[in-house]
This record gives sequence, structure tokens and C-alpha cells, in this order.
Amino acid sequence: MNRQNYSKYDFILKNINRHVKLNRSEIDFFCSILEFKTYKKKELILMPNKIADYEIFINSGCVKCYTIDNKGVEHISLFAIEGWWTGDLYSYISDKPATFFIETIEDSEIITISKQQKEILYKKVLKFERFFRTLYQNSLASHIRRINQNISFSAEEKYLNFKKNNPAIEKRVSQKNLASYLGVTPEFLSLLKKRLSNKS
Amino acid sequence: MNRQNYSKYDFILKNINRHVKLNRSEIDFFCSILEFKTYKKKELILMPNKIADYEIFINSGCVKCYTIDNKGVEHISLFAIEGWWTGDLYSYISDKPATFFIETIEDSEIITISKQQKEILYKKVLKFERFFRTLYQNSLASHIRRINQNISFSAEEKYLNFKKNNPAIEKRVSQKNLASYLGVTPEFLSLLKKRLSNKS
DNA sequence: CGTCTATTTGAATGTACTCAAAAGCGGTGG
DNA sequence: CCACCGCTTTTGAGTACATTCAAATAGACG
Repeated sequence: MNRQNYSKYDFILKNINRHVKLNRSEIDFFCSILEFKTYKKKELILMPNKIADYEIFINSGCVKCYTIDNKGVEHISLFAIEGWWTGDLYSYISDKPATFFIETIEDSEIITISKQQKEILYKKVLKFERFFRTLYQNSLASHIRRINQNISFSAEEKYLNFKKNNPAIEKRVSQKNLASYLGVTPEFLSLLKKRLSNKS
Repeated sequence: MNRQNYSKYDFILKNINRHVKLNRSEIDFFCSILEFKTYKKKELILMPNKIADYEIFINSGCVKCYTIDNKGVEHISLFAIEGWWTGDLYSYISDKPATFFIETIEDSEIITISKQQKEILYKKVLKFERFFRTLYQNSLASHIRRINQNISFSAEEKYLNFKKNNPAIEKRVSQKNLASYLGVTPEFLSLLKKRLSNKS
């Protein structure tokens, strides 16, 4: 491969490079196991009952991960934009059917790594154990914080906090989706925003 | 060290052994960086403003990790019993002051690994990257599920679900602590239990 | 046995939801 | 380019879930 051919890998390699430094042959092998896929807005990447035996890197665009409860209500557990990793980790680990839907919110390009290839990658390039260890560690820290906020914050506090910490995402998702992420109804989030704008 | 001297390390070594196999010299080094501490019930292991530059393995007993909000209310984000790992991961990663209290619920023995020693361990015994990668990965999967349940379940569903999946812990913590973990008031949890017992 | 904390009970209140309808907005086809 | 359709957002009334506050009861521990 000449340098030119790496351009489509630039973004993900930059992501890896945050935590581990790869040499040329390691880069080559890593790139060789990646699969690119493009989706239009509102397409499903994953749905329950499929096995999610891969992890997903968002190269561009925006997706939501959600479940649908027995009343047909959607509950979004995560938004992921370009540069974020996602998937259905429980399905990935257990080889059981997924419990989450993953759906694009914008036209998106994703990169997937299959579990099988990733295990080979771990063996061949040990540094990736460190990379994913760091990735999961950081992700875990932010999920712990989110749980703490879920049990201690009011809906208004959760909304203000999300807005403050994720201004980029707040602009890109609908209010309905944001309500679902915060765990409130769209009607109530609308009321909250009105109250807040009246205050100021 | 003769075999006898390893006995106090048995439980944590068994824990490590779930994911990686160590040889004798790796075991020796690992054990050499561990620190044992014992606490009586209701003692604080960690409090906000201290730097949590270590991770904690619960060798015996039970602890709770919680924050206290500006109204003085306690919010428990995790219970950990023997065989579980805990800490204040955000403080650990960022080297900033902890945001969590960690307090024993029973007389407990804990093992700590300092961040500094752990980094040396990663370099010396690469397998530990794999061990902690797996540990964080599994922990992340369960935290994602918990977030999903927090935003989609009613208090009653959260309670029944906790009881079903953590019968061992439910018996060991007070109802007040469980209420705090579920994100409801102790009074309301008491009411819920009464309603449920009337149903059956 | 007495003290301290946890749990239960009940009444009043507040937060967030449900249902319904209107208004706004974006995409699509004529 | 405009008109229409479907979906999102807003608004409001009525309701349900969960909290607050207060007081009584039960349990744990020295």
C-alpha cells in the first residue's frame, strides 16, 4: 500500500494512536481486518436477535443504541458520533442475541471489527489489549458517572448536565431522542425547556 | 515463598485465573505489589478530595460506593462483595480528587493495587493488560445494561430485577441502602415491598 | 436496658406521565 | 417551487408515581 491508500484509515488510526503507537506492519494488519459500511439516515445497523459478534467504530455520522420495551416505547442508552466506539457488548461477550437496536440518525460510515478477527489481532499485536483496556476503562468511568447522575439528578438537572457536557450531540439529535436518552417523555422535556427559557 | 504462604493470595489469584494463566514468577511479582487492609463495618475506605490512585479488590466483606448530593442525600452507585473489584475509576484515570465515598457495610478485608505499581505490572506481565481489558469489558457491559434499566424500568421493576439478579447482595444490605442504590426513597421502597407482598 | 438507627405508616405535595389536540417543520412529489 | 404528508414539538387537562414530612414501631448494639 502506498501512503495515499491509507487515507480512509486516517481517522481510526488517529483514534488508536491516542493510546498506543503502531509500526507499519501493525498498521497494515490492523487495516486488513477492518470492514467499511455506509448507511443512510434512519437505517438499522443492528437489531435484537442478531448476534453482534463485532464492534463498531463511527467513522462519520451519528447513531443511537436503544431497546424497545413491551409497551413499544424506545429507550436510548447511547448516542455515538464520529470517533466513538459502540456495539452490543453483552451480545459480543456472550455470543447471545443482541438486546439493542443500533440505528443511524444521520448518513453514516461505520467500520466494524469482527470478534474473530479481533481475537487474532490481540494475539498478533499485543498492544491492542492495551488499547481496548484503556478504551473500556475510560468508557466504564463515564458510564459509572452516568449511573450516579441517573439516580441522583432530577430530569432538569440531567438535561442541563447533558447539554453542558455534550453540546455537539445535543444539536444533532431530535428532542424526542434526547428525551428518550434522559429517561423522560418528549412532552415533559418540552415543558422543561419552556420553563428554563422563561427563567432567563 | 513456600506454598503455604500463598494462602492469603488464593482468592485474588483465583480471580485472575478466570481470564489469564500465570506462571510462578508472574504470580510472585503480582503478589509482591498487593497491599492488604482490614476495616470494621461502617469505616470509610475512600472519601472525596483524596486521590484514588489505586484499585480495590474485595477479599471479604461488602462495601458501598456512593456520593452525597448538596442536600446531604446519599446515592449508592455500586455494592461490591468478595471477589469484586472497585475504586473511583474517574479519579484513578485523571489523577483528580475522588468524587465517591467507599465505605464498608460489613467487616472487610480489601486488597489494593496502586496505579504506579499497576503500570509496572502491565509492562512486566503483559497478560494483565488482557486481564483488566476483560474485567473492564465485562463491567462495562453490565453497567450499560444497568443504565438501560434505569431509564426504562419503574421503581418496582428495578427492585424486582435487582432482587432476581443479586439475591446474595439483597440479603446483605439494608433496605435504606438498597433504596439509595435503586434511586428511590426508603419510605417508597418500604411501600413497594408491602404492595408486592399483598399481591401474592 | 436504653439509645440509636432502620423500617413502617399515613397525609399532603410535587414531579413526571398519559392522552388528546394543535402548531410547526422537513422532506417529497407533482 | 409550492402543497401536502408525516413526524416532531408544543400546549393543556387530568392522573399516577414517587417524595416529603412527621410520627409510631421495630430492631440492632453496646
